[in-house]
Amino acid sequence: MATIGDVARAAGVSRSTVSYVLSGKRVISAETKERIEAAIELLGFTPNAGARALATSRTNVLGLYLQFQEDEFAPAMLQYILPVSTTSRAEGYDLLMVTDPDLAGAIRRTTSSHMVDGVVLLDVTYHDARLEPLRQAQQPAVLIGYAQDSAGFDSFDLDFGEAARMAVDHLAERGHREIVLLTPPDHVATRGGSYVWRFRDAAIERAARHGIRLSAHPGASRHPEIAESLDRALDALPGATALIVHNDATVAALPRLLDERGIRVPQDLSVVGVFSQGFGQAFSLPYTAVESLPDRLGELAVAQLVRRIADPSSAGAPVVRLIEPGFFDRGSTRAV
Amino acid sequence: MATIGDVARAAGVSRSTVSYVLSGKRVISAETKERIEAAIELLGFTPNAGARALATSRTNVLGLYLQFQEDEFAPAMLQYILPVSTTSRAEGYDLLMVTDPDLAGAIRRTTSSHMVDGVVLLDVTYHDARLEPLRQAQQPAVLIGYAQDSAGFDSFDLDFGEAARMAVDHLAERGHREIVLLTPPDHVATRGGSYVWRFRDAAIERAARHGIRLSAHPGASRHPEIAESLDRALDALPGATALIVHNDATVAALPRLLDERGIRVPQDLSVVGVFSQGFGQAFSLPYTAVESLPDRLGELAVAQLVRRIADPSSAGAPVVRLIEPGFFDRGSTRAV
DNA sequence: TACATTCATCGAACCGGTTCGAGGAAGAAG
DNA sequence: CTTCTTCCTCGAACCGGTTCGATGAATGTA
Repeated sequence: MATIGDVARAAGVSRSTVSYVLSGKRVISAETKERIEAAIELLGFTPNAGARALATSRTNVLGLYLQFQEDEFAPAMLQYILPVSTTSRAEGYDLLMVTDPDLAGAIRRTTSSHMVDGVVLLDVTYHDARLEPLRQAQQPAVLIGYAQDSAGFDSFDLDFGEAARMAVDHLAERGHREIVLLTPPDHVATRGGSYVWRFRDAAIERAARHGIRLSAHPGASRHPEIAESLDRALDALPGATALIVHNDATVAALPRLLDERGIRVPQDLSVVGVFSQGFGQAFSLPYTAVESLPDRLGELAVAQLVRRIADPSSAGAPVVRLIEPGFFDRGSTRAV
Repeated sequence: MATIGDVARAAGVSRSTVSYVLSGKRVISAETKERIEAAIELLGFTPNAGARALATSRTNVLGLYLQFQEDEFAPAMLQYILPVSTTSRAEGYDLLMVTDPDLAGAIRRTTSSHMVDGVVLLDVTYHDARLEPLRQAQQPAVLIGYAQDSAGFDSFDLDFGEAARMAVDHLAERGHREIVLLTPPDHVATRGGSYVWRFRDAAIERAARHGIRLSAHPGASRHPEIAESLDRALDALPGATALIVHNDATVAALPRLLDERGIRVPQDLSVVGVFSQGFGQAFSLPYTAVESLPDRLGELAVAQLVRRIADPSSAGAPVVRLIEPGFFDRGSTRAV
């Protein structure tokens, strides 16, 4: 494999001159530049990433850290991974994907060895044990999710409060007076998935303001518990005319569950989900939904991270940004 | 951030001595070793990955290259990514995940700049345009999938021929004489997804040997085409008593589709799928299935790749390994 | 006591880039 | 014809590790 020294020799110049042609940081005469570029082409030279990282203290690699929880609906995670990967590449970075069960340790290891220029942390919880090691890493980082104390990091998340209000308002406008809400499983909340209560509490409050009866129940993420939790929820409020589902695994299984129970949508029950356009498409979900916009979150997060890397000092105070959900009416709600 | 020089100074030794303590490649006296380890602890020293890569020509990073096709069922891809990530880490490697639309270019870029020690190529097609750049990269590489010419690489894939025979035999034993087979969409075959025809052809041949009538039809990956293709397939062989589904998107939607059509399993129709245990669990699929074992494929592939990296010269000729599918009887087939 | 081994550590070179200060050549100004 | 600039390129130092040969001290042997 050719080195910068080989190129320099072939072109009859010094190594530094080749380097300046590569970086454009100094003016090199047109003829010399041409000779060097020809040599590069001829030898198929590509700069060695390690050497470059050593010299510049930059790797052009971002770290994406995530965990797959046994009890979570894995397919939903992919929606977040892809846009992060795509945006990183578009910004000129490669992506180190880390799924170590000991994420805090992995963060320490990869940042302190200077493997990455910045960190994207996925699925952040309210009290997230990974934030402390991350703070010590002294590296630009961005969180996707919502933590109580995200000091020092930019964070991006969906505005789940607003999402809940949109869902409730939509049903309120159509005259629904009794609504069942299916939330993520309890252990997700226990773990600190703040979107659980942010959505739930906002829904309850908004319903109260409308004078609507709303009954919230934890759903499940596996069969047969999914079906059981749906039954429990629906039984708890027999007069309910609408169902809000804020639970990936449940909403993915919902068409079949409702079919089995002979419940037609929207004649017997209006349904509003919370999921992305891509998720809805992959699972062919026929439900009106508040959109969770994972693509947009990923893009915003990476773009902001790259900005921080380019300009570590200034660029202003850390941002906590809750993005406005979308809304996709698929006609699964009716007026009552 | 502390360097090896800082550690050496703190411990009152030379840099090389610290390095030898780190690598264990030479004997260092117990007391010196202790002093050095204390200094490392004290300073929180971690070796710089770039410097190490430069000195050793090893990065301890593997590259995972994959593409997300618009027309594919994305959730299925995750099953392959995870075990690769997990196994890599277990073997001491981090994972660079590359999803660049121009994968061949990305392979060239990342390998020629020595960012990775080895390459895992996912979802390999029969005539795969990424193999040529990969060959030129002169790097240890492993393919997951099946290519016509995989010379120079180890490849691992499910034995889809055997999978088909297992499915057909299972139904034959139960007396089925007319079977419908739903395959992946045509464009997957066109792209070179050899598993399409390897499964289909083996199924047809095996059915013929049993004197069974088997009618194969391409399925789809999106609604409403999924439903239409199912209808077409079932209509084509009205006397069919069994259905083999070799199509992720279709099998994920199948419970609902069959419900809608009032088809009970297994009373009205026996069903055999082709999917992994994890996939079945995520989507709560109640079907007996030939198991596609993505975990095992990922593990085997990475383990073999790591072996090649450790011992690039010998270790024998490239392997093409088709692994034996599993079988999981969920009781969705009955005797006729 | 002299000499050969073994043990533990050191110093220097090297990996392949980047960057800074210096300096020669050519052209402009006096 | 000097002297001062400007333009372009070079050489050396540096980034932070690894590795090899050398060396001095301690131990064993004659």
